[in-house]
Amino acid sequence: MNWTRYFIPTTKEVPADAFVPSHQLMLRAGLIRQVGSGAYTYLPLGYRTLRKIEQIVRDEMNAAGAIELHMPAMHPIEWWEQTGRVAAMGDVLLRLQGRGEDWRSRTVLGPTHEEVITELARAYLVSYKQLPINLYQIQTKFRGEARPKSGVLRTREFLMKDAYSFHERVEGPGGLNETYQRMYDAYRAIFGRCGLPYVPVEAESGAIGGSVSHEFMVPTDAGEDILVRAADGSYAANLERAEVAPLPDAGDGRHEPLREVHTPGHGTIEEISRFLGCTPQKLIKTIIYEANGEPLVALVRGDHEVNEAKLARAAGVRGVTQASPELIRQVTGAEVGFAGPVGLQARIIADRVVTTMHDAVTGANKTDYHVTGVNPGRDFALTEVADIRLAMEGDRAPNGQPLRFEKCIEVGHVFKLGTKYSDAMSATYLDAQGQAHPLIMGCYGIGLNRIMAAAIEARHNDKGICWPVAIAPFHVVICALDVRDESVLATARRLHDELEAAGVEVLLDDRDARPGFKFNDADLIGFPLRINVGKRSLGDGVVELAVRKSGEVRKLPPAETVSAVTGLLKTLLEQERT
RNA sequence: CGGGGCGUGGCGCAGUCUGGAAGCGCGCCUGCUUUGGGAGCAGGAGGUCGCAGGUUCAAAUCCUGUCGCCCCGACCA
Repeated sequence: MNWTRYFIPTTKEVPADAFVPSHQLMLRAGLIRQVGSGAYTYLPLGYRTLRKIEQIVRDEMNAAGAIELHMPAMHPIEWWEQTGRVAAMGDVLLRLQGRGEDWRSRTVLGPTHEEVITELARAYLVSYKQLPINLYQIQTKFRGEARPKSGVLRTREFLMKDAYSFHERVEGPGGLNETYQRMYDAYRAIFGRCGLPYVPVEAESGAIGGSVSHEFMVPTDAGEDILVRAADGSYAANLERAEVAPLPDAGDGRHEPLREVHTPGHGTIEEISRFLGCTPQKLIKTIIYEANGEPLVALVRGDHEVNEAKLARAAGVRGVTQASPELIRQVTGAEVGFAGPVGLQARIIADRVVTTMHDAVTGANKTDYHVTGVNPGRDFALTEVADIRLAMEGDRAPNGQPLRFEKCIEVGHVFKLGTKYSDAMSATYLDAQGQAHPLIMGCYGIGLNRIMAAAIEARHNDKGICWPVAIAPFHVVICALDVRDESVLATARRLHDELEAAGVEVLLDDRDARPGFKFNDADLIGFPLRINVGKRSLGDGVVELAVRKSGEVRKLPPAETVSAVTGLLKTLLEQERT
């Protein structure tokens, strides 16, 4: 391919709207162009990379025994009503607008495909003899994201590989656990081939439902999630999920009597600790939530934060929301800021750390008053105790290893769904005894656009992108340094043709431009290898072969170039696998 | 949805406060020179200043409304 016949709109200047490196570089390198908020055109170079990622995903899914199909983006809303997700997804679920009961009004754009695949299963997966089976697609998803951001990292339209498996059982041969593990391993292979420094972590399953899930994270500052992992790699989890080792008993109490103190207008942890001259660690933070229409009170140490996902799990509810000021006043009989567990008539779940506190300070359930000398167990019952707080700097993993915190991008997620969707949509199969049972399901997603952005985030420098060979738009760029010089152009063209014949993806930069200009574009786009053909080196009978990632440059005769390139590409491909 | 910022040639920006001929840089086109890390000179094309009302002799600039985009937060299968 000749550069002048291709379509590569690179720019020197950094677009003002782009902040994260992958977004800036994708725009500058001419990989994407924004169409609207959260919607991007993939330009030819960017689309080549996206297709390569797609092919890697497809290869590994097929190798893992999954079967490809293709579902539509338009779904009948009835199916979403059956699973209750019209309400659960809210504005994220995009709907077509029509007049009255026009078909458009009954159509949604799929943000994911559990409903469509479950309906398919209900229709066709009727016998245990057909199980297990794992079906997948690579397809465009639509989501009404409130705030798309960071280039292609969070968009309203994106390419996803979603797979759904169906089983008779969880354990044993053909069970959900077996396929889940196969998908987990396939994901390792996929992200490995893409050269991503990925970390599999325990995750919350969120509104998709199900019990167990793992996410595949790529650490980078551009990410929105927090990865919590042990220094030695023995533990890794999403912050939403991360468990912490219990803290030792502070042992600093003398079991003072309860005393009510006047704390006018001091309702926050910071104000109270300053007013009373104590550390936030001496306070018991009392937060009122609402779950299933009932108040739910969470207690954590003053310097800790409630992890709402953990709280919901400990409470055995689907989710919790912070209580309204009215509800707080109703439960505590006081203004917001003066809640405490002593004498409180509500369901209370205490964080484990609370059981180690002595002579603590809490709200008095009376406006402008707190109580000191609070001793859990003595002054209020510890009926429910659980790990309900967010992990924080200084915490240790359950196995005792110190924890580190990093921002990261989620590139894949695997779930054990169980029978959530098959129950809701009555998708059953008949066992050998002719008994009907709901299908047991798993689902497995990968964000292809995110792989592309994450790869750039993880592999770039001040000059531009450093593509891994496996997903580079072209393997090699040949820079003809003076296209008006006949021997230069002839040599460059010959090398181009020979490389192409050898199966190498090669782009010939045949623009009539100065060398520095071409080098900068080549570095910006990040071709793994660059061949320089110029008068100067050609005079010595050689061309130069430069490696983008290392900056290493070899001089070699044109006749040896093809074998050097194919050898180098093979080596890089192996080295870059993570 | 709350807070903040921004809409001016393809891209990056100035001009808006204080109304009075739409500018600069990059890129693009033509010609000549130049060719190993974003070349030089000369000439040239390209913008109803997001949109709609209003005020005014006169609006990119002031007022009202509206749409869009970005950032922070909330939310996030």
